[in-house]
Amino acid sequence: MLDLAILGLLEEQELHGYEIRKQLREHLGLLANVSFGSLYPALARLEAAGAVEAIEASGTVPAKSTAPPTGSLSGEWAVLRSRGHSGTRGRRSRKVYRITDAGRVTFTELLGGAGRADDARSFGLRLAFARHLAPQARLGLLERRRAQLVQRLGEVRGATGGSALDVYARSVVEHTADAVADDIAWLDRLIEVERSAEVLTPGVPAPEVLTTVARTEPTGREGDNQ
Amino acid sequence: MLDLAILGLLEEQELHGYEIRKQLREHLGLLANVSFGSLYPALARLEAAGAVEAIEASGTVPAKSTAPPTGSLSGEWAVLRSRGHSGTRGRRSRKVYRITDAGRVTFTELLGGAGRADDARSFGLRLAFARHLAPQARLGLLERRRAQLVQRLGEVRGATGGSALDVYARSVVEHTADAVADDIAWLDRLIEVERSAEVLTPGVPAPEVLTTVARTEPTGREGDNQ
DNA sequence: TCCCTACTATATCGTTTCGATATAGCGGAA
DNA sequence: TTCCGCTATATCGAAACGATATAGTAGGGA
Repeated sequence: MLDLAILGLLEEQELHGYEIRKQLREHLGLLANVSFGSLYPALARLEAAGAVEAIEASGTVPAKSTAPPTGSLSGEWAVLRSRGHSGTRGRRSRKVYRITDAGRVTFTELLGGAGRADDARSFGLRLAFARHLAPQARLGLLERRRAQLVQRLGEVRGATGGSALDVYARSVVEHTADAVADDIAWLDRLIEVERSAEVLTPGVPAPEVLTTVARTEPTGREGDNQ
Repeated sequence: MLDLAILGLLEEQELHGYEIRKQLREHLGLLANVSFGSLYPALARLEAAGAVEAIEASGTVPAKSTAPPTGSLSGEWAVLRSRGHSGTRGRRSRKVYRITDAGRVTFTELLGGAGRADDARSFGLRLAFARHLAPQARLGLLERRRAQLVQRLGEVRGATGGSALDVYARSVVEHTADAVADDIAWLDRLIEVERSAEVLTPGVPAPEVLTTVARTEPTGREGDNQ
């Protein structure tokens, strides 16, 4: 989930952890407010998996070979400090990450349903990076999400109908249901736009892009755990 | 978070794990779709903390003293099976939980802001159980949530304004922002209702209910991690 | 009769995420 | 000159998730 977000950002530019978090807050603000307690472990995980690689400072620094991890780091820091860097001054040693070819493969897999979890965050993230998907995969993503929301809305509206909830609980349920209905209407608009676009440019698959999407396999019977 | 949901349900009736999950799915459906992987550990945690206690079967069964945990359980099961139980037949051994006095205290604390986390789920849960709060505490809950959403909306709308997002990312951000705006409007309606009710019955604190709410203490500067 | 599926029910495992906290450098204000 | 606020990374324990195992009962069909 976080992996997708990180790889998606690194696909466009090299970034360090702090900056990744800032961009996520700005771009996807309310959707993904990631904490450092998830971010740094995620970066370490991706680096260990070979999906990203760390480069010393911003820009292309000679890499200093493999510097001793402990000991006097002040030497390296001095180098970083002395170097003229773009934008604001006064920062601390940072690790800038770059996506690898393997990372791009992983990103594509995650975008196309490989990574489990179909909550709102996950979908929002996938849609935010939907430009990397082929038109048909994009459409599939939207339609699967729509079907899912319709089903869940039906369950809730059905189950809640007769029960005796007090004002507050009822208000929460109804407002949540309304919000889901709004989501569906939004998806409908997006789907329509996608279909129009598809009619205009039929059978022209974009290069370097996912053409198929992993279907939600029928085992497990919907959102049920276990 | 889950603790609050569990205690809130047990406040009304004795339940076993499976049933708790069903009720959460039905009542707060889209809000809290809890998995067993969180539920059972949470129940165990609450039991260890003395907030809930397990009673053998549904109704009040003699408890069989402390039966040997391993070995032939078929004896106990036979007892359970032979017993006429309300509703559907054909179930398996179950652990029915009851809230304790300590649990009620914990519940009240959690309702009144003690448990951190002010995400949508947490707030929705608190509001769903808001009948257990005193009018002024309820109003405080709504107003704090409102202030929070207004601030976050401002941040996102501000930051996103100039940046160059593609259609998809932009759509996600805008739709999310709209949803938050809807939330705020909803809160406004609720707040108005609360205020009207308060005018009608001024200075009449409900008994057995929270009269104050723990304020979000000023350390930590809003949603920021670390 | 027997098997197979579906449902009720609890438990555990590994992974991810979260929130809190520690550490550290730097610039500017008091 | 000291303190505050910002940038920046890291780690820890707790909580939640998704998957999976286990176990019993009921009902349907071959």
